[in-house]
Amino acid sequence: MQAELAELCLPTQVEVLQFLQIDTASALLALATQQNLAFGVTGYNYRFESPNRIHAVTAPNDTKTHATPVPTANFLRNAIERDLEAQTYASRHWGGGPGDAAHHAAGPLDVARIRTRFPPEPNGYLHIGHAKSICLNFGLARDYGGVCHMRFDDTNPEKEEQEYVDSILDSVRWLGFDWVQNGENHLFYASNYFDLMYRAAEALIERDHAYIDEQTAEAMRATRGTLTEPGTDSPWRDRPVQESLRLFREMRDGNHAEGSMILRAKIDMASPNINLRDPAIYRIRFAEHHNTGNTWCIYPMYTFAHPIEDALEQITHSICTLEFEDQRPFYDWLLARLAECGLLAHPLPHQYEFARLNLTYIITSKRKLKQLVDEKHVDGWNDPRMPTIVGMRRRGYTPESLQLLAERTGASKSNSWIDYSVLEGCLREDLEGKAPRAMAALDPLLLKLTNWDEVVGAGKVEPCVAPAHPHHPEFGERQFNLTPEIWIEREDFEEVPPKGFRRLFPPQDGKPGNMARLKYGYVIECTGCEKDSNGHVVAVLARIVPDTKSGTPGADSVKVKGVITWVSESEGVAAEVRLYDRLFTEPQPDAGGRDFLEALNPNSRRIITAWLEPGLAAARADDKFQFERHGYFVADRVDSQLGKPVFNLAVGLKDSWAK
RNA sequence: UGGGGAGUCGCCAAGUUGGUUAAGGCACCGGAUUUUGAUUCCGGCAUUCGAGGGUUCGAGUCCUUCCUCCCCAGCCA
Repeated sequence: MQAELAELCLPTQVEVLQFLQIDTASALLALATQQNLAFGVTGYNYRFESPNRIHAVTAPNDTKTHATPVPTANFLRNAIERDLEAQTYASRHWGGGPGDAAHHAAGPLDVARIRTRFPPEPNGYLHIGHAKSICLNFGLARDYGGVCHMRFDDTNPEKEEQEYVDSILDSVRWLGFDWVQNGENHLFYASNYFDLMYRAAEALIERDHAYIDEQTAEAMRATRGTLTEPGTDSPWRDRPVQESLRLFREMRDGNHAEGSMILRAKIDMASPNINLRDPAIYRIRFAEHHNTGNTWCIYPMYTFAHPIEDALEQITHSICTLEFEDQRPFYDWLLARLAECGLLAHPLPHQYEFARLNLTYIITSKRKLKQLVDEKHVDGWNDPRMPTIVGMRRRGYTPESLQLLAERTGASKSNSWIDYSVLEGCLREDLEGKAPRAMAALDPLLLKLTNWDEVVGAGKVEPCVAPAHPHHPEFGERQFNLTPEIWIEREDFEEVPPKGFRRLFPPQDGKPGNMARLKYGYVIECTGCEKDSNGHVVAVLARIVPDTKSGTPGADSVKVKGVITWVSESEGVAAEVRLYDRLFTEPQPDAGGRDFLEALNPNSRRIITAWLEPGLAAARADDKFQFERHGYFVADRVDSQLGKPVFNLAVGLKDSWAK
């Protein structure tokens, strides 16, 4: 097989990574025809990455056949590929679930080539930044034959709630990822490791790597030193091991008050890395935990807990954001020591840090997002203007569009700002090929066809058919009637047309009025307009050009540049449409000490009543359409009802006319 | 002024151990097609890699000096 591939792919030799049950014939065919693109084979998708690299890219039950671009290399992929080649993690065993060294040693070799994890703290709703992390972690596991764990980092009982757990799980699933892999459920909670973490803490104390400090928080801060000055040792630093052990157990047993003492790692108070100046690792908190209830009154700190969580779960590549870079030395210090004790198995996980996603015109600070909700600047966490996953979902964003954004923005270590328009472009790209089309008049202006009786016949209507999608005949057709009075877009008529205007305008300077096509209907010629007493245009007048009906022979005999969309006045559906714009007027709403509320866009939502093509009355919640010449709209998942639709603008179409 | 990171086209981002023409995407600009000024399709788009020195036959890749930006002093994560 390898040889066959090599022959067909001419350039150089071929190496098949992830050698799954490939359908040889199909694979060869695809390889020959779709170089540099992914190709689908029944049951599997494979990606032809370069002349010498093939990757499986989807799970076995995805039978779709479609081309997807190859993701570019990045430092994470490089690290994984290096590790795979060096077989760094090939000897790992998997005990069927998280556990210590002995637990895993008793299990078989791990079938997962790598293990990654998405570890949110359940203290709020997920936002677009989390989406990128989810795509990265689950995506890498998928691409390299690994498994990604869904793990709640719930080590601080005071901030965490079940409501958030549920919402997070829902969002990850919606994004298209599954933590059930290889027939195992990889949904984990850090709080389920409290026993193991406690054991690890005692082991550290026994080896004199940790001690109980009775200084106050203020005193600890004062003795930590500064960025340029070393800290000073705590007076409790050299207390006997047995005494620390006794006090730690008393802490666990609830014999000491919150804040009265704390467990600290014993490293180096003079370290230039402040994170190594005897970091606090276990604190007293008499708080009820959403998962463990009142079982514990001491809780591990992130610094201490996270490396252990990774190790217990046999994570190979622990991916986090840049601000944790300084923690990595402690991560490695802790794991090395715990492995020495025999608690953790080699090889140990390794932490990698990437730059978080920064998008202009949005904020992701949990505190500020909450403020927007609490002060009712938005309607809630799922307001379509919110950058939360629930909000974007309601806005009309698709999982694929968010995945596309993650791919497009890549993964690197340099801080960057991605313009909001890139996000919008991703949605457009996804919806373009899959949203059925429909016509709508958002800012309706009446148009009267003055020669209707002569051309069509008095009292008659003109049936029209249109494809649901111009490039996908298989989407079917839609039908509606053209009637003597219709709604057109107000901006499609100009009494005095700007240069290059292709739509409707009345006779000018002795020249006849302009002609344009009513999409799927007739070509019409503008003859004038009607005005009210204030001089406002209340109706446009036009005559039908006979024998130009779309779909009839000779319909194109009259050439026109403009095509306008319309809705029948008598048969259209009036519906609430919410036109959303970015929530802020500044690219970086909270930059430079500005109060971000001052940058709120007062026009971030405009609610209008629009006229829609009759068929849209049948829209179901979450259905997405392209309103031709306007943009992509979604039936609101909360307020839209069958027969009484409510639409949200997800994103407008690109407009190179740009008025 | 300690430590840790980062600086390659307007925005992202590839660039193995230095090797000759600096990937790709988005955006943008042309042109073609189009009953969406959309889509699609073709073509264009870095003599230059934060700046200056140096090593070398050859440097984005090595050495050196400098500049700019980000992160760290929670009993948060």
